[in-house]
Amino acid sequence: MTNIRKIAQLAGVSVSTVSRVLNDHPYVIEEKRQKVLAAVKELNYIKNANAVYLSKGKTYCIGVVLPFLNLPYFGEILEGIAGEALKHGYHLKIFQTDYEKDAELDAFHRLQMKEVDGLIITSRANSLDTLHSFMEGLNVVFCENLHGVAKKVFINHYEAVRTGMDYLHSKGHTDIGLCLHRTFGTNSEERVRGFYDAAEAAGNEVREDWIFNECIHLKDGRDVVGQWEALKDKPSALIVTSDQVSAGIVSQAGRKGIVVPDELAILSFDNHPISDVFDITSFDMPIRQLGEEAFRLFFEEDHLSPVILETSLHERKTV
Amino acid sequence: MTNIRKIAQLAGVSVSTVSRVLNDHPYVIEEKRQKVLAAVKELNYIKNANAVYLSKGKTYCIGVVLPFLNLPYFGEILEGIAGEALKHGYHLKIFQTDYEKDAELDAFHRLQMKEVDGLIITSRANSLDTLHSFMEGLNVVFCENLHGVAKKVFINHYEAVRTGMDYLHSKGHTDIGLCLHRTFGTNSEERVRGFYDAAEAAGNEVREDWIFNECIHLKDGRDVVGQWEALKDKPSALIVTSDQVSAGIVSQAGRKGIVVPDELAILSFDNHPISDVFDITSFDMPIRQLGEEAFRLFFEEDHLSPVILETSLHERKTV
DNA sequence: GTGAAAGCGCTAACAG
DNA sequence: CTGTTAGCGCTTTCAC
Repeated sequence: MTNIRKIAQLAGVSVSTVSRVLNDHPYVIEEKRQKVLAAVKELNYIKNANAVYLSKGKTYCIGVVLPFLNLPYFGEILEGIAGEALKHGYHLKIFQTDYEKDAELDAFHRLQMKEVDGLIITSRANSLDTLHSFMEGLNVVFCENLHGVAKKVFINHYEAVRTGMDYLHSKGHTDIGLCLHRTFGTNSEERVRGFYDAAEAAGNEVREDWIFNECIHLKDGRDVVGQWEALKDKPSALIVTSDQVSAGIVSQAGRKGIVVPDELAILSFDNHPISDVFDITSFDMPIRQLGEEAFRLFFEEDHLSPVILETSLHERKTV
Repeated sequence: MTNIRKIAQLAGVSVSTVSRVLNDHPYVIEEKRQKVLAAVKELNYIKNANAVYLSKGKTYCIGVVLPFLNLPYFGEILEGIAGEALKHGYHLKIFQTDYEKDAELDAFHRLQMKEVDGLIITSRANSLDTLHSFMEGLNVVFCENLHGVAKKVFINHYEAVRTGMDYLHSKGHTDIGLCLHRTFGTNSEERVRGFYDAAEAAGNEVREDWIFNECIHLKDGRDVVGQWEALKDKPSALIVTSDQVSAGIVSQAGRKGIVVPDELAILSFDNHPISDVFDITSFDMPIRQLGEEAFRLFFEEDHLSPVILETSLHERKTV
């Protein structure tokens, strides 16, 4: 392995001068600089990143914690983070958790070990209590409105659902159901809260069996239609927190001869391209921006005010 | 910063004993082991990953080069790689390229700097000639059938397209078009070759203006329909190399009143859940497996025989 | 402007 | 079983 010392030797200078040249520091006379450069070329020298990181105590790498990699939502967040990271010379390390608590804790451990300079938690499996002891003094950004956390960016899900409910009310719906990714996590809780608050404000009943959980993939939408059909009392509208699931619902409804929106209205979230294809009325979620802001929160060390992102409704044909 | 030396001091042993305990090496008397563990606990010691990596000359991290993060294809590959990597204690570093040559070269440079132990190239922007000089003696896996490359895993696109063409021929189609992601890259070239070979074998004409390029996203399918309509002589069937694009085509055809498959048949690739939703006849592509095999090629140092993955046709209703 | 030298924190060969 | 010691390769302070 050819190292900085060999370069110094061949160039007839000290290692510190080599280091200076390599890092574009000033105060190196042109003649020596050229000698160093020549030696680098001759010995085919390439600097060792780990040595740099150890010495600097920094890795210019940020860890991203996410449950799945094959979901558009997380793909889009990643794009946002990666784009912003690139601008600042940072790379991304992926910690896929499948919502396994241990896998998530591993990511925090890696942060403690200085394997990454920070962590962006896009979605979480452990309780905040558990995580707190792992993140003292460390740079961790959460993508949810978590109390007692300094760095956070989130979409205003509460407001979105309330707005959505009002929109459905205005269309004459009183019996409204909800399809959720999951119930754990602030984002989901906020949606549920908005759902209940809006129903109460409008004086409408909320039924537990109108809340569908674990709706994640396209095929889950299909299953929802089955469950909806089996209901004795059916909601006339569904708020669905993912366009993938909505697309599954709409397509399955089509097969079953269920008329959307007359028999079942769908109000969706994401405004992913697929909602356009299926003409699904959907809230635009600035997911990419969520990723970008998350990186900024990490990067600007003293950026401690939460970032709140708003949604906007795209009316199409399912309500 | 509390380091291994401090632990040794507090525990009254040498650093090597501490190291042994920390790495579960045998030959440490239980009493000392306990003392070390106690000291670790007391000082809240956490080992520094970069120091380990520098010392070992290994990072247990593999780099994945990909153009986009928000495409199902790459999400699925990532899942495959990540799943397999996890089993062997490896992490993933992402190098998103947007097909920018320099961004791709940066990944190779990081490999040279020992920032990652290897690289999986899921899709490539630079010529192999360019890359060759960056990968001597390094562990690089390609996801395409590249000549002069040892480690490679790929789907048999040539065979898939030929099979698909024969299938379309058997359904009476002679005028067949092709929708590609892009023309650069072995995978695309193989598909084009299969396309031409099959047409020639069947004695059918191939027209340049029946080949649509840059078809990547859902919306691109929509545009293809527009271009198809504008054609004086229209193909009666299209082979489309992405379910996303096919979904766009099918949905847009529906809006325009173009009857699928009677007026336009669609034979797609991926067998992604979306093809099920749209009843699209599609070749199942073992993409996740592609990722898994890619990691294995990396991991098994002397695993030098190429891995070829086959596709299988899922008949639905668009042909 | 430049170099010596002291880290950064851990691993592992070697001697005992 | 255990300790000494020499790295791994780079950065950075400090003195000249």
